[in-house]
Amino acid sequence: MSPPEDWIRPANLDAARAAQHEIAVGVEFEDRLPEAPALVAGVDCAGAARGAPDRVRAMAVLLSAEARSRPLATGLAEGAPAFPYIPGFLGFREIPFVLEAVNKLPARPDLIVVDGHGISHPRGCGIATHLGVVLDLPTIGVAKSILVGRVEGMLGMEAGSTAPLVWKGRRIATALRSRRGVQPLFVSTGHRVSQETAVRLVMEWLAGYRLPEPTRLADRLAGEARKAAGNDAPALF
DNA sequence: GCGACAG
DNA sequence: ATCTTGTCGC
Repeated sequence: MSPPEDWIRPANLDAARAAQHEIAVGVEFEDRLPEAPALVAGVDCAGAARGAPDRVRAMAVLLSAEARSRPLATGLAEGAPAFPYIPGFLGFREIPFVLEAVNKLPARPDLIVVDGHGISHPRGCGIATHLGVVLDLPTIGVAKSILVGRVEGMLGMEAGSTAPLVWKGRRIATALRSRRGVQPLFVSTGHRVSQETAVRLVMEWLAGYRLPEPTRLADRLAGEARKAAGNDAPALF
């Protein structure tokens, strides 16, 4: 069953806001995925270089638990976004392309790690949650900065340190110091993955870098694809 | 009204 | 997100 058109391409901001409220109702906060996901995908988007027309390039990478750093496959999708970037509405800008990229993968992953927030969002519908509900697949949100809320308590400097991200008295994500000294990651439930499991899986898929492999590779490959497509800053003439 | 504000 | 060389620290 395909989701409502407004969940993907709403005509305006009001319709988009209404869609987020609807999507948030369908979120599953409990685990409904393999304890040890064998196929994990990572998705991220890159924009066009400054000066170039507004474009979005989505990259989806498929990894296996055994060969975590060697993508089994990748899926690429690109185009002109129908939505501008508005904090709180990122999904409507990137998801059309992310869906296309994920559909190009040869298999349905057991889990998708998304660059951005899950439920740690004003309406509980960040891009990771949005994507998870639309695809009905387990997703985890891994953001590099906060959208809403504040870290409660002290976050240790050591790798593995965590502290809750709280908003309106609710714990919405976990600040995670993935490497000692680096800025923390904000890990949240996307869909069908509990907060605790989300943090556990992100840590398990870390490979010495700040970002977990699925997202790190998607980010890197999206950037390389941009260059390869000559979508960089135009020559001086 | 003012400030904050994923990518 | 993107613009960008060198530089500081483990």
